[in-house]
Amino acid sequence: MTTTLSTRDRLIIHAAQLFQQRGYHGVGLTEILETAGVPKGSLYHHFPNGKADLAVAAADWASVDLLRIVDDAFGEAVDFRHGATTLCFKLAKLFDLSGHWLGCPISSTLFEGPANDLFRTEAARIFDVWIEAVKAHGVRLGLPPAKAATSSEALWIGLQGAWTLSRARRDSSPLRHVPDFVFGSDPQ
Amino acid sequence: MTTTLSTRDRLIIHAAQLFQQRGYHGVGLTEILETAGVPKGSLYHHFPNGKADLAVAAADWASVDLLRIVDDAFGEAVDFRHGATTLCFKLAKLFDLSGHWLGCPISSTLFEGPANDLFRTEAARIFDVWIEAVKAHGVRLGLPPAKAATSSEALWIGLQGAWTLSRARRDSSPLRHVPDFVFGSDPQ
DNA sequence: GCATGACTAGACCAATCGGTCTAGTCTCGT
DNA sequence: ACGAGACTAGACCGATTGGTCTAGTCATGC
Repeated sequence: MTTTLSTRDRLIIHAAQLFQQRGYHGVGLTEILETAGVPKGSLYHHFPNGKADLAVAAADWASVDLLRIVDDAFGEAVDFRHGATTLCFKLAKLFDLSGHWLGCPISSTLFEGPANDLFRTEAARIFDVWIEAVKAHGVRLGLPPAKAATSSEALWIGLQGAWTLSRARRDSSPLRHVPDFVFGSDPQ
Repeated sequence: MTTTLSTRDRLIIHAAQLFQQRGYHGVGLTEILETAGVPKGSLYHHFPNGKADLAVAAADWASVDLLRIVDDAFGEAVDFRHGATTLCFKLAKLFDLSGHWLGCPISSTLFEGPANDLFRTEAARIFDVWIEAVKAHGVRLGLPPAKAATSSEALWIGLQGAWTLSRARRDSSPLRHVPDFVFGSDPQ
């Protein structure tokens, strides 16, 4: 599969993976270029602004990837809570398979990058797309729009936080318990 | 105040601030040394392992700082929910005052650092200290230990996630709404 | 069959990276 | 008074950083 990918796509995919693992500043162009098997000239042909452009493209790619996981999780769900739970478990599974280290691809890639507004705005946009996607599933599954909006935002906040804790502990259970405290597992 | 600080403390404090703003790899030693007004020799005298040692010390310092905020918030609280709410609002206030950009000092400093186990373990330890501190306040305020433990962890997960979202949006309201979805603002 | 633009290839660059090392200063105990 | 160790000071180092630039390859239209 990798062999048929265009130079541009190989660059984006490998960059996305490396940025997710070690952050924007934690990965050098040389390493990205080497793992992608692409010479430096090609990078600056496809991304005239270099590393920053590549990071945004990588974040976008990762975002689309994650949206597919969201749709998979909610596609087979009978109600919102089941969809959300499936999503958390899917992400936990990915986390386990990745060796208990991968965090949110967006915060890794765009937050530790240059603190310019372009990166920050792009991160905000992607988070909103994710929240909107889950909200749409909520509405489709019968939730009132306002309720769907707050639940979706709460779910993503929980996922972000749990992702961090799971990473620190190298243990996916915080991710798996996100539905419990977003929806409540026991009476308050 | 700054003038009376020891070289070591000046290094730690300035490093903590810079790491929190731009992450471990995002800040060079030169910049830390310049803002702290400390020559390179002193750094390697106080921290023989250089940047990595300094980052751990900075994270520890930031952790103690945050623990003080936790104790302040819960010290005056009549019940757990009020303490937690005060904590979230205090952090939101700090976030606002910082220009809507500061994130969690630990994830900034230790997560984008060298992906070695020392950093990761230290991050996990500090998170656990925070969770334990809030749990203790919960127990003191009458919660059953098990309930205090899960609530505390949920609170910190919510704070972590909300911190991220607040940063992306440059808006502290996610931080202020953490209590709502940790304790529930409306019936499920 | 040849000109053209898209793309690849990598040598090369100044700047910066984290880190080492030696020299010098300051403050003690004696 | 002086020796010792803690600490400061910054020159210096090789490696690596992101980025530029020129040369070359390749497919396509004419």
